Amino acid sequence: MSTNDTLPSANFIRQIVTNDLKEHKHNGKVATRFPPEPNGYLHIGHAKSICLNFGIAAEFKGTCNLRFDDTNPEKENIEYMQSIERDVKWLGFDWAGLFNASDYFEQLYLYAEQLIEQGLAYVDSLSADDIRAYRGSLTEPGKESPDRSRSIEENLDLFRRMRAGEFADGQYVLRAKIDMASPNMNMRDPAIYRIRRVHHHRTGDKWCIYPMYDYTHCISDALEGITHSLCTLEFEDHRPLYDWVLEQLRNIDSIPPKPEDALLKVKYVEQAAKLHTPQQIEFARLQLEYTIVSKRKLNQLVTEKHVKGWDDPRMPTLAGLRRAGFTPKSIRDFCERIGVTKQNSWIEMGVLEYCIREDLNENAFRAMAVLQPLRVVIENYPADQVEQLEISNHPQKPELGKRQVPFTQVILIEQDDFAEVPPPKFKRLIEGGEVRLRGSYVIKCNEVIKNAAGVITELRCSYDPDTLGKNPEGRKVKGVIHWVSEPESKVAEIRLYDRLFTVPSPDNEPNFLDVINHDSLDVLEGCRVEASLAAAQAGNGYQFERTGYFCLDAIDSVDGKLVFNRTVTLREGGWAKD
RNA sequence: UGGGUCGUCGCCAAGCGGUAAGGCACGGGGUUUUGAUCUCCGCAUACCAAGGUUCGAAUCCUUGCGACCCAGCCA
Repeated sequence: MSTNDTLPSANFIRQIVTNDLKEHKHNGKVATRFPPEPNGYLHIGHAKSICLNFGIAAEFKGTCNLRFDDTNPEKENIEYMQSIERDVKWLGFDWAGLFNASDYFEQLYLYAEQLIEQGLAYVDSLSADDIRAYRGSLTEPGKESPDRSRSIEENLDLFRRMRAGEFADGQYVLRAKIDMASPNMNMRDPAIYRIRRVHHHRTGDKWCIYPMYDYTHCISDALEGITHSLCTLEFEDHRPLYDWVLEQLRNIDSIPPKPEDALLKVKYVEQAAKLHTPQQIEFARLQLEYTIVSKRKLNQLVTEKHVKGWDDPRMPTLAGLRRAGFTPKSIRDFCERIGVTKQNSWIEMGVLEYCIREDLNENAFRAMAVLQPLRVVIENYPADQVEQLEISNHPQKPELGKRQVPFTQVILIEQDDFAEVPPPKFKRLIEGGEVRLRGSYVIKCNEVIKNAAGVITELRCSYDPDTLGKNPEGRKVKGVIHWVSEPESKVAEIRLYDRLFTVPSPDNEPNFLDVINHDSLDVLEGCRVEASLAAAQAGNGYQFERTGYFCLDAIDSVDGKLVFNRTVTLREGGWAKD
C-alpha cells in the first residue's frame, strides 16, 4: 500500500491536454480511446497505450472507450476480442463505452456516399497492381487513374452496386480524390473501401464491402467525441488524411434523405451536426529488448509451436506475463517509468524486472523451495520428531503473519549450497563448516557420502540445539541457506524461464526465428517445496527465498500436482556465477 | 534523391533563454537468520556537430551529420 504507482511526470501529451483544458478546447472535455484490432492478443506494447489512454482520461476526469478496430474480417475473430477485454480489465482499467468500428459501418457508408456526391471520392476499376504503379514513388509524383474523372452519378451507382454485391472481390475500389502528386503518399487518392466477401465476426455476411482504416478511424473518433486520438509514430503521415476526411465531412451541410432507414437518418443528421475535430497525437511505440511485439511474429511463434500458446510465460503478451506471475501493478508502474515521448527508444529488460521485483518484494509471501535437492541427515536430531517452526511470511512485514514449517531429522538443501572445494568468499556449507538453516538451527557438516561414481549423495550433519532464534555463542556463522523437510515437503515441478531471444533486437534480424533462445525454458522435476505451498493460489506471487519469485501455474497445476513458474530471479549480487 | 519525425549519462527521461531533475543499470560503504530487501555515497563542466544571436543558449537562428517512418484493395 505504501508504494503507490510512480508519480506522474510531465510528458508532452499530458502537457498538451493540460493546455487544451486551460484554453477550454473541446468544451473542456477529455475523451480518449484504446482502439485495438482484434487480430491477436494484447502485448506489453499495448499496455503502454492502454495505460496512456486510460491514464490520461482518469487523470483529467475524462472518459476512455475501448473500441475494436474491426474493419478487416480476414484477420479478426471473437477469441481475440474476448482476450482483449479480459486483459484490459486485468490491467486494472474499465472503459466508459465499448464500441466496434463495425457499429459504424452504416454511417461510414452514408458518409462515403456524401463524399462521392461532393465529387471527393470515386470508384476506380484499376487493379491493385495498377494502383500501385500509378501511385508513383517517394520521389516521383503519381499519375491519375482514368476513372478519376468518372461522373458523380456513375460513381454513386457503382458504389451502391458494390455494396449490393454486383461485383467480384477486387474489381472496384472506392478512392478519396485528393492529390496524386502529394509528397505524402497517403494523400495520393487512398483507397477507402474495398470489396471483400468475407464473413465478419460481428456483422456476419451483411457487408461485402469494408472500409479501410484511415477512413474509418477518424470518423469513429469523431462519432464518439474523442478529443485526443493517441496513436503511434508511424501514423504521423496519416494525420493529414485523418484531418482531410473529417474536414470534408464537416463541410457538408445538406444531409441527403435516406428513405430506407428513417431512424438512422436522424442519428446521421445529429452526428453530422456535432462532428467535431479530434486531435491526433503520435507517440513512440514501446520497444523492449529481447522481445518481439509484432503481432504477425507473435502469431507465428504460436502457430509454429515455438512456444506453447499466446499465454506462454515467455511471451510478451499480457496473458503470458500474467501466467508468468507479473502483476498488473508492476506493468502499470513500468509503463509510467518508461515515459511517453516521440523518440524511438529501446527499453532494457532490467526496467521491467525492477518493476516486478519491487512489487513482489513488497507483497509476496516468503517460502522455501529446494530446486535440486541434496539429502542431509542430522545425526543428533531425533529420528521420529517433527518440529513445527514458526517462520515469518515476510521479514520486514510482521503484519503478514507467520506460517509453520516442519523440521525433521532428514532435510533437503540445494546441491549448490554445499561445496567440497569452495570458491573464494563462499559462505554456505562446506565439510567441517557450519551454516544457518533459514528460520531454523545452525548445522555442521561432519561427513560427505558419495556413491561409487563419486557423486555426493548425502551429507551427515549435526545441529546445535541452542541456535534456534539466536546466534551461537563464541563463533560467527555467516552463511544462511534454505531447506525443506524431506518427509514433510511436497514434490513440485518448477519451470525456469529465460528470455525468448538471444539478441536484444530480434526484430532486426533477417529471420527472428534464428535467434530464438533454445534454453528459454528449463523444467525441473522432483523439486521439493515446503508444505505450506500446497495451498498456493494462482495469481499470488511467492518469493522462494534465495532463489526468486514464483507463482503457481494457473493452467497446469491440477489434481494436486504443483507446478510453479519463475517470474523473475532475485537481484543477483554477482556471486551466482561461482 | 520527395515528405514526416527525432537527436540530453550505458538504457529511459525532465528541461520550454538564467547557468544539466529523476529512474533503471553500474561502482563502493553500512545493516541484515534471504549473497534479497533496506540504507548511505559516487556516477554528463556537459546536452549530435559547427557557426551565429545574447550579459547569459540544451533551450533561439543557420548549416551540416545521424537515426526512424511512408510507395497494402493491413491496422
